[in-house]
Amino acid sequence: MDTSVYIINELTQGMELAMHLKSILSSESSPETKQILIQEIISSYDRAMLLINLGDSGAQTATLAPSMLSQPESSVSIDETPRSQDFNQSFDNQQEEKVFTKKRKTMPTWKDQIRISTDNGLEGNTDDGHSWRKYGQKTILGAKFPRSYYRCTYRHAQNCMARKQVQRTDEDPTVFDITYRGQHTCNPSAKPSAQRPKSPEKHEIKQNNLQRLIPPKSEDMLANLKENLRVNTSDLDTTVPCSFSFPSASFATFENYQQFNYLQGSPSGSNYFTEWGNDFQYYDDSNLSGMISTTASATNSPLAFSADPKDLSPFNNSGFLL
DNA sequence: CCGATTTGACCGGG
DNA sequence: CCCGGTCAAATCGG
Repeated sequence: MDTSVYIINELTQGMELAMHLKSILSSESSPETKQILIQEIISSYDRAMLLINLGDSGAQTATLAPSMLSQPESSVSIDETPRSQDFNQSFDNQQEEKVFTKKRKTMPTWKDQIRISTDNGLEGNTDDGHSWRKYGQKTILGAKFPRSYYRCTYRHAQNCMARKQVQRTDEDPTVFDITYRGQHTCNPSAKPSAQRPKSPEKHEIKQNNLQRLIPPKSEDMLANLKENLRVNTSDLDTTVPCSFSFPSASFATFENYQQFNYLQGSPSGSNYFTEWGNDFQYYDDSNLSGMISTTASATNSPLAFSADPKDLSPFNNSGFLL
């Protein structure tokens, strides 16, 4: 069987994801959203590379449902062609940064909302790699389920003001709406596994008062994102309503794949999951400052959803199941 | 014992 | 005053 189709598929998807990323890079979309996109891109290319490596020796590839690799086009349904305006205006990243950093008001007003569904209704899947500490819970007007409030664990230690709130959806109790607010400024100081030590990395960033606390640094959340999640995100606001899917299946399917993935990840020095150090500033373009929201649906066990009826949730825009 | 969660109080905006 | 968000004391639990 020719894996080339899949490879092309993956590469194409990677391209489209990259385009989307580019289009929102300068927006006030949350770092989480961007991270997810990046992770998605990486995953696509990882899969493509894996496929190439496997070559056509792939008696092995036969074992996995082909559909798991190829996301039915829907996955990257950037239906409405990426509005060129967005793209054009976003190039030349260096420059535009000034524009944004110019004025900084208070806290960034943006909110990024993602929607996550878990196959088992557990909340564990909603972990995004940051450590959160719950500080409140409230019942909301018309909602069946209460809303929980979390803040970054290192709020005091590192003055990280990131928060998030999680709320179970009325319709489908396995689906959570997660809204992120604020920016992670915390530094993953303790990084156990390998990870280039980096020489003079200051954990304490006091002097930054002048500028602002910017140095967000690499998130290790990606490690967690590795969980087999299928995520459909769509930007509602001004940005392109693009939906894409998460790697899901392929991970769980090959063990080798994981190895492949991890090997690439840490030791080789190839900064796979490191760095993309755009420091996201506090953009505050009051005009644009509307809320960008992202809707994502994730399923943990790729194998499960074939049998799972609730796949019909509204935003399961695609019959992405097999 | 210490850090995380729970849960009602508190507070500010509409 | 209502509602949503946050604080903080009590409680949990490893």
